[in-house]
Amino acid sequence: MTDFLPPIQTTARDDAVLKALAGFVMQEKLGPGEKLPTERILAERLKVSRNTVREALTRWEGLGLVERRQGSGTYLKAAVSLDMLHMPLTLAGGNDFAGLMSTLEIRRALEAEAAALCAVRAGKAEIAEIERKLDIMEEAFQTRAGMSSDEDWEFHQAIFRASGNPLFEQIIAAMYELFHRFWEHPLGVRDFGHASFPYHRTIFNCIAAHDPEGARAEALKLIATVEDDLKRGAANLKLSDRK
Amino acid sequence: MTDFLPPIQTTARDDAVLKALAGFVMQEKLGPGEKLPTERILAERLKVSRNTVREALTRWEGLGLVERRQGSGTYLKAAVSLDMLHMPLTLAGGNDFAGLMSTLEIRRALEAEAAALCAVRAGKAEIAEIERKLDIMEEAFQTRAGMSSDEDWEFHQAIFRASGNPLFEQIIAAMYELFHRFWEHPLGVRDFGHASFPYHRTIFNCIAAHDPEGARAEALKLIATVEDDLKRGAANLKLSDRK
DNA sequence: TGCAGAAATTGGTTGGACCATTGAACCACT
DNA sequence: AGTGGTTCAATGGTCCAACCAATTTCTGCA
Repeated sequence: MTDFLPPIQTTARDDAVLKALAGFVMQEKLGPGEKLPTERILAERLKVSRNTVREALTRWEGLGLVERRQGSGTYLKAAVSLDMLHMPLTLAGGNDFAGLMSTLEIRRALEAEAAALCAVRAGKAEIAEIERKLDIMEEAFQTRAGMSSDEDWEFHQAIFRASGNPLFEQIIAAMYELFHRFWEHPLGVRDFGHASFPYHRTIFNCIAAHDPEGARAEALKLIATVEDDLKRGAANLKLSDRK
Repeated sequence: MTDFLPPIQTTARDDAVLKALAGFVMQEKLGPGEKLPTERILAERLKVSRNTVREALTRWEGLGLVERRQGSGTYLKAAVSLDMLHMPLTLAGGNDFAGLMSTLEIRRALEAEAAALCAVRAGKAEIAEIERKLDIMEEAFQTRAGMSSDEDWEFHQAIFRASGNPLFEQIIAAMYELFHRFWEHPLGVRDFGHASFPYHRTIFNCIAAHDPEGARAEALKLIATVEDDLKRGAANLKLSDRK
């Protein structure tokens, strides 16, 4: 007895709309930044109500695939294809010390692995790009006395991108906001991140030398210094809370 | 000259609806599985159109926070709070060999770190729970001649849960579907996963002995065997493609 | 009491209308 | 030429009222 009967598909209007739209995007080879048809046109072409089109687009908007600008149109924000897989993560309450430590543990896991992979796989072009970001970051660090979080971030992004695995960049990009909530309010530690500065170049050196285990070790050291800074900040905060 | 003028915030109806709804859920202490008010009631109470309520709920549904059942109602699927952070990941084309290898690299990074953290933090209760899952899995493995993917999964989940960091479980749970697409069609390798079987107990032993580096090493070995199986499968597939 | 059918409830869809924002075209003035 | 203002069409955002489809609840008959 075959007990696997696929669930019957009665009505899944907006899903169908999304599938059709994804097909359209692929066929027209639309990339990020390009404008897709207006809601009214989509509704007419797909023979559904404009409201249904809107619900479908709302889903894509929530997934960050699309951006809607009133009065202007709807624009692609990322590459879409028919066989996309969505993994929406929602994590609650990252506003406290424990929450930030949690994200740092994730970052330690990913950053170490990505640095190692990068050391194995990065080609000449990728290494040059990483070094460029590193130079920019060091320049900013000197000029602005340690405030180089944006440039710092771009350096790490370049490593993730060169790891040859798009998932690293995606996951870490999704957590960017979470990290940066704190970067802005570094728990009272004024020189937050200073200690981690030198490791950026040591990581790069290992990558350029194609030394995966070295890169992994240096990445771990970097995260460890950030953790220390954080703990120090939390201790300060506790003291000042107590007044 | 200050060249940073933040864009002004005019109207954001559906966002406001979600915020209000999140507040309501918190106030009423609604948990997963519980039913929330009708769309019509929400529309009336919030003084917005039912359409707007629907757009807001559609976003939550897309994020997996809520489930809508026609004729029945809308039900919470996860805990929601006001300070949630959403990180929708969408990855394209996970249907090929490269896509699965990508997910395995993520899994290697997270699984190793989680096992190590677990070895440090797991208490008696957590260790007992993990051993229970391990026993179930080994039982299933003996009985069903190697088909124990569900039980296998629960074992790993238990480790993630005992790592003391909820993010591990969330990320890996989000990738569950991706992993299991292949578990079902293991590229023609009939004994897929057999080689990894013994490492489950060695991982557990290290955790129970509070040996983080040992647990990390065993976890890495486990992933390595899965990677080998996968490569073997890909090779087979290539051969059979060629007929 | 048990159960089939009616009725109410609830999410899903439709079509039409109007509002708010945007951007382009046009125009007047300098 | 360029600056600023006006008009106007296009587009997303919101609203309304009705109906459809699935589900749940109620009702009344056997």
